[in-house]
Amino acid sequence: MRLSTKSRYGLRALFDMAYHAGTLPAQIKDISRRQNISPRYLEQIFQDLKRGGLLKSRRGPQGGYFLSRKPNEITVQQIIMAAEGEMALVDCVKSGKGCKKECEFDNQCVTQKIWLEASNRLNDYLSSVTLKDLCDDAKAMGMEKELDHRFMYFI
Amino acid sequence: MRLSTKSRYGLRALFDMAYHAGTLPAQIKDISRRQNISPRYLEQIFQDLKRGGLLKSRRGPQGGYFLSRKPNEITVQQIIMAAEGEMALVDCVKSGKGCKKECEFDNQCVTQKIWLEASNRLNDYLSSVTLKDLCDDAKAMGMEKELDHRFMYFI
DNA sequence: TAATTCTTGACAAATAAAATAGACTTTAAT
DNA sequence: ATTAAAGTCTATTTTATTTGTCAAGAATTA
Repeated sequence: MRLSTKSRYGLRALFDMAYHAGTLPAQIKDISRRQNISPRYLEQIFQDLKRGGLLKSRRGPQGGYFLSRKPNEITVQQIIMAAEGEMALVDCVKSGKGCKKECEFDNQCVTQKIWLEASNRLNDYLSSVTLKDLCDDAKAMGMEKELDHRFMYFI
Repeated sequence: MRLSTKSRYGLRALFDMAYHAGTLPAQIKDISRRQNISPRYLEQIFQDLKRGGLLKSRRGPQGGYFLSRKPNEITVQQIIMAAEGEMALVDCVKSGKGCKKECEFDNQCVTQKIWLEASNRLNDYLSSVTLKDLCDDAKAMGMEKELDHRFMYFI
């Protein structure tokens, strides 16, 4: 039972954006450098997060990505959902019941109830944590903020 | 974030054993037939569960497997632990910190705390459910018990 | 128009999950 | 003792998923 790197990288990247947010959109190359994630791969993840409504983007010079809501309105659960596709411990408790691999014991299975309850509890917790919480934590533990290099020249 | 089939099959199989328990050891072929799991694959899973201390076995004719503790003393968490090897949402919160893929941000990472707390909550719940609870559920929903075919001839 | 940045879809390598197979050992019953 | 019915051990194979790379394209700003 492991979370894929898409979720882990996705959360790290969005936290990074929230923590280092400036007036200009954040660029892949900066985020990937700070978080040590392959820029090409991060692009892909950001497309998923865009489709999930968490990110918006602007092309062209000085373009980049920005959060589509305030950090305290973006939960970890939403990020995982967008990155992972769906968040279920086992297939048989997926919400969109159009899942192909339906188990032949569906709905008359005592183990299904366990997986469902476990998934719910997990989701409850992950829904209770927002990007703002992470930023507060980071600040509390004294994590440095990097200045936007695009401003460096004017100092 | 999915649980592997080893855990799902493992739980189903152990529940099956607890629910249909008789005086003789339960045999792979019966469990696999009732639960529709490949017998050869179930053998493998049972080896893991044996190593995890949940099962014991007797060889030879009329041999088979039996639970090494009472159903109310076997938790779902223990089963997953034995089947899955280790139960962690992400590598960086594994207990046996000898994990190779240590993240370079270890211990100074705000996302790590989230994964750790989520793993803990999940484990807390799964540790609170035992095989006996599953049997009670099954009984309550009227699931049929199969008679042991090895007794059939004497009826 | 030129440079920069995101967009899209295809592709490939690596890893892990799932299942199958065969030779072997132990045990109970006869 | 012999035999047949179990479990045991270790490979191997197959399949699916994850992870990551690449290249051509489209939008935007300066």
